[in-house]
Amino acid sequence: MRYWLVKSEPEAYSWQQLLADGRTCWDGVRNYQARNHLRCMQLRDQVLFYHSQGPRQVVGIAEVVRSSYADPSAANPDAAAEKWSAVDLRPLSSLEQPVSLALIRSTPALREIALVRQARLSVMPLSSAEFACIVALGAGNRIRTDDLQLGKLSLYR
DNA sequence: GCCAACGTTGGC
DNA sequence: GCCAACGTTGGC
Repeated sequence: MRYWLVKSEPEAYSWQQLLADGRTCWDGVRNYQARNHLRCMQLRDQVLFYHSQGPRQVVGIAEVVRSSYADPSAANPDAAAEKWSAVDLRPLSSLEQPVSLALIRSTPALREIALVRQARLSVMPLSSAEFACIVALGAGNRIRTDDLQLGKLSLYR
């Protein structure tokens, strides 16, 4: 099981829209590094959903329900078939408390997170500890760094 | 809305 | 293959 984070501008596609749709094709990624991450996604991998406009925050947890395939939004499907990829996602749950970028930045356990280190990447891998940390923060838990280091954080499984 | 960071393109 | 120019993204 791997963990990921995807960004979306709510105006383009919001978490609320994903909840309403029940499932969506995550297409339109036009960055090679992000695409490569999409291609590594496996069925049932867990995906944090981040809003990159308005309040910048992680708002929900989604799940991969179809692993990567040729991006149907690519202009020329024949030529683009090998070039760009998409996956399907479905929402699992909303975070009780969205986890803001500011909180992520100020949480020592999340210092190495790609969201902070590589701001422009729109699809990125998370370690299981990073994922668990954000999910715990989103449930309103206060995170103790030593809990993470000792691997005690099993609030999310 | 501005600006810095970064990815891509194209000329050589 | 390098690098400058340019476009885009994202944080504030």
